Amino acid sequence: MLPLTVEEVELVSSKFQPRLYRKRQFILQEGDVCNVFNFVVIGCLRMYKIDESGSTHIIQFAIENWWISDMGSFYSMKPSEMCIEAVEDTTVLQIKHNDLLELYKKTTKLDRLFRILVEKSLIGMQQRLLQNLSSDARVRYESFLKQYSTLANRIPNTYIASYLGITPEFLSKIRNERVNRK
Amino acid sequence: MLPLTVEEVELVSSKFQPRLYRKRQFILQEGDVCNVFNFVVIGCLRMYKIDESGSTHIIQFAIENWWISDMGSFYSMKPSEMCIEAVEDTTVLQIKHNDLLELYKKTTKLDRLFRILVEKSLIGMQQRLLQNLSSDARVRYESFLKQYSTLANRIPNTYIASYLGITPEFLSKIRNERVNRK
DNA sequence: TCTAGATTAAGAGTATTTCCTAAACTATCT
DNA sequence: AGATAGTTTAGGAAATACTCTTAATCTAGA
Repeated sequence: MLPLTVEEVELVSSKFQPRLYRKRQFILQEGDVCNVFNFVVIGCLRMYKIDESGSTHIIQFAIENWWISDMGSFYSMKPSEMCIEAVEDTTVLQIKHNDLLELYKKTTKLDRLFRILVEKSLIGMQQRLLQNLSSDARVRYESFLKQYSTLANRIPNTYIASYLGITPEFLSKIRNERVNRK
Repeated sequence: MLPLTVEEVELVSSKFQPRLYRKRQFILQEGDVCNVFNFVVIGCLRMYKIDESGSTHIIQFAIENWWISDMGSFYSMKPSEMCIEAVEDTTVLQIKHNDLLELYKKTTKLDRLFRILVEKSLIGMQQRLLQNLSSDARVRYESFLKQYSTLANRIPNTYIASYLGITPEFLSKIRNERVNRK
């Protein structure tokens, strides 16, 4: 969630391991500990949870220059309830939990970098929560289009529906209404 | 959101200004810039937004040892869309935006402290979002009771309803059902 | 003690959303 | 190139979760 400057990308690149995930490969599976922090170089990931009734809920997409990990699992080292999956072929830079703790000890910059990064994530998450509390699916879809304008045409609508918390059929209705309105 | 150790509380106390807010006083009003970061020593605050249709949505309560501020406004120095208000007489420790930036320059500890603090906030916020995406009001109320067990009897039900995103009348129905079920 | 706000109650109503079925389209795999 | 599986659109019926309204009771603050 933090667009890095060129210098920062270089610092990060030197410490982090690059890795390619093919479409539909898992970066994290439910039940595993999330022991890496991921920075998306190119591509797109989605983080989601499958609830008791079997429906999936996408918490977050991560596209170019965004960070993603299940922070709950990453810091507690407990098994995650989430999955992180490649929506497209995706190149990430990864750092292992222990290595990150090492870096924290060595360089102030990283502590600061990650503080700012997490702050921005939190701000975004708060906005999203507010949206969900106060708006119906139509309004939420409009905001999604604004926030993820580049993404809307790259991913299946089923994912967007799952992000918005509605069925794909209902999203289709909303889209239809939108077109007719204009 | 970060329970501090005794030493950390002392460090923080020496740098932060204490301030008492009486019940219903505002720490932050809509339209003002959120230029302090607040740590609740005793009492309870609520942060909320009033939407276009006039209903209020409580994003977060902050009780003893929790942190609260509108981070979006705090870091951008732009006017906030939120209010932060004392639910009870509340003592907070406050640090001004500039002073915090100063501290960040001087002590690594604070950078780290706030990184961890914000991480925990983010984890909590994510859980809440997940709740809202996947559960109806009944389930959300049960989780509220678990997470804020000490709070449930301290604050009016209207606030709880506003936190859950439902009308007070409907919360009353849920409560009634609960009692009859047992 | 008075008043305003909070809570409970109960019934009718609504709207958002799901569910189901089905057809058309798209992408992927062999 | 053809088969297969997944995606999107469509439409109508149905459910459910929740609101709105009214009203009576209770509670806390001035």
